[in-house]
Formats: sequence, structure tokens, C-alpha cells
Amino acid sequence: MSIPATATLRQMPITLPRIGGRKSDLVYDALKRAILFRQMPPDHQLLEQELSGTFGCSQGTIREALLRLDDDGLVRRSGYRGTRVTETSLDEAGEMVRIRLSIERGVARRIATTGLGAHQNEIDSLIARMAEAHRNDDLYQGSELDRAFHCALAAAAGMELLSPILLRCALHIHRFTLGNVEVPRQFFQEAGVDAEHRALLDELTCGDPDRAERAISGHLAHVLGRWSPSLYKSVGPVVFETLRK
Amino acid sequence: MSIPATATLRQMPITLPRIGGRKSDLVYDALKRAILFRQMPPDHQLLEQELSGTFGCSQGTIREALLRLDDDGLVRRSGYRGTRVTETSLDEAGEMVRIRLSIERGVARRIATTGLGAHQNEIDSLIARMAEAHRNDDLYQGSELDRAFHCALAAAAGMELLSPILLRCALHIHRFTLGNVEVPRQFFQEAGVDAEHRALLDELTCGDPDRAERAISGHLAHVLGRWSPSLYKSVGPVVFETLRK
DNA sequence: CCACTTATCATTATCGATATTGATACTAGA
DNA sequence: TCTAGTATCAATATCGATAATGATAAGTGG
Repeated sequence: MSIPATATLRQMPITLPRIGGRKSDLVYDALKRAILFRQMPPDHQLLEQELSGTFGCSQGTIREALLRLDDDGLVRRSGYRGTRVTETSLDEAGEMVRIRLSIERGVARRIATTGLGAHQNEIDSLIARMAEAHRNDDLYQGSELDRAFHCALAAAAGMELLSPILLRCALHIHRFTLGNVEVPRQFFQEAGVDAEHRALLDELTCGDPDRAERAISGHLAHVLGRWSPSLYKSVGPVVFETLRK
Repeated sequence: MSIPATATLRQMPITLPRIGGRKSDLVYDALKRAILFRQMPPDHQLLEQELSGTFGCSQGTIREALLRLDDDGLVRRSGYRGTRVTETSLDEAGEMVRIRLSIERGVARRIATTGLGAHQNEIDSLIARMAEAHRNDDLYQGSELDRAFHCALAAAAGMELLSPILLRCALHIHRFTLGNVEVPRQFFQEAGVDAEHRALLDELTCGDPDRAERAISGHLAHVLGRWSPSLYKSVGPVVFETLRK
């Protein structure tokens, strides 16, 4: 007796490209990856019909992916005049860092008092998957999961309307970081991302808002300083050190 | 000899529903309006095929509108399980106010030193159109233009990556405000929105960052206090009074 | 009675063809 | 030569039909 296809699919980890999933998701992911790693540079033009040939799907499916990239701010669609990869700059990335920091500070304080609630398992799972992605040297997957992790924290803090904003900021920060890699590849492996995130989670749930806030600020400062010293310097260390309240 | 259709269209003001424009825009606008004014309450389900019947267009066109509403956070699309109007709450609206205030403070300071640049005309035009919408008692158009106005300020300040975030916050604040109207209709007319915005613009371009920041904070406080005293109270007047730097 | 499969159904996702748009190069007349 | 109009073209926007999905109800063997 052969195992039905559905049963097989259910066992697959969600992180792999879902064989039976939405095609527009595959396209979205592939294009996003290409943009984040600057394989498609700013101002590069994307043609719906050309892409539909490349990916072997219809124009409508490509369009859906492009609409989502547009929402992310990774491409800009203008009227009937085509779709292009957006520009990115140190200044804008810096602003994104400040906003992200501000949001996450609030999230941390909130979590310190209310706990993770029903999101506990999801967050643990995200940390595990992140560690695995890092073991596999999959930078893209790692950054995806990192954003999902911080997004889940926001959701746990009951700030679901804010998570899209947080997600957007994190995405553009990652784009800046990945597009201008300043660190040698092996450095990525060295640090024990797994332990780092677990330690962060411990601090967040310790019950003391001030301590939780310092923990998240420190985490962001540490990661940013490691991945993009120039961006970290541009924002200024003092921003990460001052307490919210 | 009859005037060609294109020539006729070019003469029409952009604010009116563009006869020859994109159908998905019309659908998007109609649904957005219905959500903002609570004609479709939270958790209301939207069916692509049903809507395609209502609006007399294909499912794909509806889908595009729904995708945009999803990005706005006004509806939530989940897999193959349909599209529903999202919930809204005082807490979330309050957070949005704080983020918006923070962003706009930065915008104001920036404009004070750099001026409006090439956005001068666009901004003037937006104020004029806003005044006209208010004369016509068109709350929806007024709120659309108000968001566009503040968005243009952000663009003038060279913070184009931030404007989508600002736009989103403003949208949800307006949603909260319009969905829970606490003020009598005529109050809307009374205040001279035109003069108010022009005065704001004068302060912003006066050259003094502190003064510009106080002006934008005061503006936001004033408008919010007028439209939704409860939300204003929930955020707390002190937030609007403290200076950024 | 329970776990497990199968059928049904509401709903979204995809496709390929066709219509529409707006920019640009070209053309004819003053 | 200049300008208004026109043809062309590269793109997106729309359509209607069909496929794929996942939730739920109904059925089946133990």
C-alpha cells in the first residue's frame, strides 16, 4: 500500500519549498532572495511576461508575487510602466533601525509582564529552525526566520498590527546587511545564534521590563554591530543604550 | 468632429473616480470606504466571486483589490479560507498614534532645515483639494487626502521608505476615528481645515527644528482631540508635549 | 466507540488569451 | 522648423474558465 500524497506532504518541514504550495510563493521567494543578495541590483527592471517564461507559470501568478514585493518596498510598480527594484541607502536603513528598536523595546517590556502565552511553542520552534538554517549556511532562510522570530515576539506582546511594520523594517535592514556583506563567511557560523536567541528569550521572560528592554536593545546592537559595523556606527551606539522609560 | 475619449479624460480632476482608470482601483476604494465607515464590520467575510458579481468585473480584479487591502491591514487573507475584515482596538490605535507621532516629528525637523524642495507644488495642491473635499462634506476623500498630505511631507523630508509606514498608521487611526465618530457632523465644517494646514506648513518651513516639531505635534494633538477625544486621552496629552531632542 | 479514510463543498489559485495604457518615434501641415 | 496629431510598441490590466486546496461531514474497519 502506497502512502497517499497528502500524508507525505504533511510530514515535510514547512521551511522547504512546498512542493504542492502556491506557485506565487515560490516566485516571490526566488525574486526576494535575488533582490536581498543584490543578484538583481537596484533599478533592475522586472517584466511580468518574461518572468512568466522563466518560472514556467502565467503572468497572473508573477503579478501576485510582484504585488507582494511592492508591498515589501523591494520593488516599485508604476502604472503601465513596469516594475523595478528599489534603491536602498544607509540613511534609510538607519531610520529603519531606529523604528525597529523603538517597536521592539515596547514589545520587550510587554512580554516581560505578560509572558509569551500561546506563542511559546511557535517561538521555540522558530529558534530551532533558525539554528538549523545557520548550520546549513543558508543565510536567506536564516534572515527569513529571524524576521519571523521577532515578528512572533510582537504577536505574543499583542501588537499584531505593529508586526507588519516591524517586519518591513527588519526586511530592509537585512537587505542592507546582506547586500553589503562586510563580514567573512565563517564569522556567520562562529557565534552560536541558537544560544544567543535562547538567552535573549530568558531575559525577556524574566519579569523585569527594564531588564527585558536592555536585553532586546543589546541583542539588536550586537547583531547589527556584527553584520554591518558601518550601519551600526551610523545609527550610533548611544541610541541602543538609553532606556525607554 | 467629436473629441477623442482620451482628450476628455485628461481634463478630468484626478480626485474623481477615474472613468477610464483601473477597475481594481474602483473596487479597492469602494471596499476601503465601506470598511473605514464600518459598513462592513470587523470579521465580515468577503468572497471574491460574489464581489466580482457585485462590481461587474472578474475575480482576478477583485483579488488585486483584496491583496491591497490585505497589505493595508484592513482585511486578512488566509490561504484558501477566505478574506475577512480585521478587528480594530483602542490599544492598537494608540500604538499607531505614537509611531506616527515619532515619525512625523523627525519629518518636521528635517523639513525645517531642508525645506520642501520639489514637493512644494504637490503639497499646496493637496491642501487645496483637502479644503474642497471638506466643503463637499466628503469625509472619505478628506481622510484620503490628509494621509496623502502627511505622506508627501515625509517624501519631501527624503524619507520615502518611511512613508508607507506612516501611511499605514494614519490609515488605522482614521479607521478608528471614522468608525467611531464621536463628534457632530457640523463640527467637521467649522474649523477651517484649509487655514489650519497652511499655518502648519508655515511653521514647518520656518527654519527652526524645535518650532517645527512643536507645530506638528500640536497639529496631531489638536486633530486627534477633535475627532476622537477618547483615543487622544488614551495616548495621553503628555506624549504630544515632550520634545524629541 | 474511536481513529482513520474518503467524499463533498466552499473558496482561492492558476492559466492563456485579449484589451488597455502611456511613452516614443514618426508624419503632415502651417 | 515647429507643432499637433498618429502609428507603433512595450508593458500592464482584465477576463472567464478551470485546477487546486483545505475544512468539514460522512463513512468504514477495528
